[in-house]
Amino acid sequence: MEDVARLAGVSLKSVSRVVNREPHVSDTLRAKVEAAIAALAFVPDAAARSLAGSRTFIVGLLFDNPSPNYTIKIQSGVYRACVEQQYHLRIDNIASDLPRAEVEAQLDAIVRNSRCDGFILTPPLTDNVQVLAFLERRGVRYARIAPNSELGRSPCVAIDDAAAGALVARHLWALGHRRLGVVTGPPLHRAGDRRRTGFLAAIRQFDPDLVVAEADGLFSFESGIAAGMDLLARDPRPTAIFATNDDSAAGVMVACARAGLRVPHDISLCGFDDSWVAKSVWPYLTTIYQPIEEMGYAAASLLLDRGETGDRQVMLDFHLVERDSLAPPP
Amino acid sequence: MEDVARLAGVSLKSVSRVVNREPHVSDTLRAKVEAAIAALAFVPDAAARSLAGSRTFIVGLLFDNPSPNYTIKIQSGVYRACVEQQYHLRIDNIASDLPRAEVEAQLDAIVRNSRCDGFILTPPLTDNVQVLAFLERRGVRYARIAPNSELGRSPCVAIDDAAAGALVARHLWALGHRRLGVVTGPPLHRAGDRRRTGFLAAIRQFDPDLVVAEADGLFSFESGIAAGMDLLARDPRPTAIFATNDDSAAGVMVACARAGLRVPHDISLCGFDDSWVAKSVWPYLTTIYQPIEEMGYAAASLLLDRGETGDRQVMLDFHLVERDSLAPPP
DNA sequence: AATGAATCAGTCAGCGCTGTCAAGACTGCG
DNA sequence: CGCAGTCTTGACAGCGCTGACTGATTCATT
Repeated sequence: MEDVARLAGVSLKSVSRVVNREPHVSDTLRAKVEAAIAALAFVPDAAARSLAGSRTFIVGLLFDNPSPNYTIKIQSGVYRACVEQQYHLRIDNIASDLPRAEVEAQLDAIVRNSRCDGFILTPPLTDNVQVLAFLERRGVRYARIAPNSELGRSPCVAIDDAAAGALVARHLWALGHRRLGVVTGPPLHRAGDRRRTGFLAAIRQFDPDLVVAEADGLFSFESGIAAGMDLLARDPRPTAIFATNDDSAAGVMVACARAGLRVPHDISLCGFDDSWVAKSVWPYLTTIYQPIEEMGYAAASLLLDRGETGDRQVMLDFHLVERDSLAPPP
Repeated sequence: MEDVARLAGVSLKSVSRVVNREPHVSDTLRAKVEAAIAALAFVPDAAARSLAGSRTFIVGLLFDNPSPNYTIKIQSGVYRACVEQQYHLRIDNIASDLPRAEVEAQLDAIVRNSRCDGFILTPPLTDNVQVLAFLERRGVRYARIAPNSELGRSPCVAIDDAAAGALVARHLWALGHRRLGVVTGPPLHRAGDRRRTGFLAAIRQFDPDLVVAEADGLFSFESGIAAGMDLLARDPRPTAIFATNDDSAAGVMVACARAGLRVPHDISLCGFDDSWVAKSVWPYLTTIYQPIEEMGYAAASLLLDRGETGDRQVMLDFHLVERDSLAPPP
């Protein structure tokens, strides 16, 4: 930094001001310093910055029970935002299904050791009030991804799961399907439940008396097979099934194959997530795309643009990805 | 640290010595300091340590073109090793298929910005001589995962891909299969090729004249479908197919279904990796398990146990995971 | 025109550790 | 017993940056 200051003919502090985008810096000075920084390819030392200042330039990303596809996308979005803002990314797993004291012990270790400037919480941590309360008590900033309660409590990023469920309902209805099935998610997964209720509410608007068949799923491939077999055994058999995530949709597809039903000729199938599975099954799965990578990016931006104005709640767009698993009823 | 020193009745430097496991510290002093550290739950400040010392306590994990399943497992292994040794983990992606100068620019930015103590290289970076040369020129330590050339050049971790291919060959042969097919990997993926050649060599030992049908794959689901259709159209049709990774095996499974062939009744199928897809298809895929998470852990340990004796090359075990896609020929 | 407020730039201590150097306490050997 | 060599501990500077403060201008207001 000394070299930069000398080359620009200014004091160390002025270089620091420019690097940190502090106010009250004249344009000419800023230009001189920036030129010197570029000329010397100066990169500020993160360790020294965090030692001297109050920030650590680290953001923590907290997962529980990570599903590879989801995790990796969130991570890459958060990473992208961190690089832009010259932050480092630190990833931690915590098991939130333990007794209260143990969860707190894990959090305590992470908060103490990592000294992050803030954390990003992913489901199911994002709705864990115990975790939220702990972080607040410690005065640690955090942003949440896909929360389903107390949205005002912190910056958060989400999609409108209910609207997405309704979109699937409208699409299936428009194709002519009147015998419908839904594969639900795990009981505690609020987002999954909102997809389901959004779907059901939309159908009810079309025909208040129509009964939609439901089967329990756990968002896993195996549970999808079971739920699919369950649904296919109903009388009348559904002509279209909405599985509230892609993994269980892949399972339903297996159940169809075992029942001798061809997708989409004999039965239509819609997933949710547009995860990597959607293109690892045949036919390719029609599904709802949710911008997971973008959610990671938005959450990190929310966390890092501290002073900035703007929404503390960001709603991102979703859309239907039409592939090959939907057709009119036979 | 001052508090610890006061409580233990020693100097700051002595606490530092204990924390860093430096030699020439008496047992009594070490015990006193450790007790004080435990009593105060002291955690050394990474920023200060790296500012004062020569280490940064960060290890960098370099990916190119990440496949989620592989990436996440490597990452979790590396992460585990880092936590144990009080290191931080930093993850970076680099695109290695660009012109030489651009690859160097990316590397330069990463090395300069991150100031990592060392890097871990994953395929295909692990065999990129340009990357290796750059790191060496900069005097940066690195460990490689699953390299296929110049093993002695750096610490590395791998499995014996050829032996794994041979294991599949023996297994298929023992089941009675004599008409065999192989789906290859991308041309530049050396490990994939070693699986193939190991397989072919083992078959040649059983019957030097037997011709194994081969079809090009690219380790992707789609390429697996095409390769499967290709193989199934051969005359005579193979009774067993070895796909050199799980994704392409899942594709072959689709090709079988479209050809009206049931796995494993009509045709047997073996994958490689034991990735997450292996349990997202029906029937579940018999495949070779390779300890990917362990490889990450071992690579990080190799990198961090600097002075330690012991092998600079670690060969990890693999094994066949018998699930439901193999049976005797019809 | 006089006063206070805001803007701009600089000085300097010190963040929490580790590297260097030095001093004291031992050991073994002639 | 004395001396060189080794082991064990401590004092202190300084890593590269930022926060708090100070001083010099310029601007807005009465």
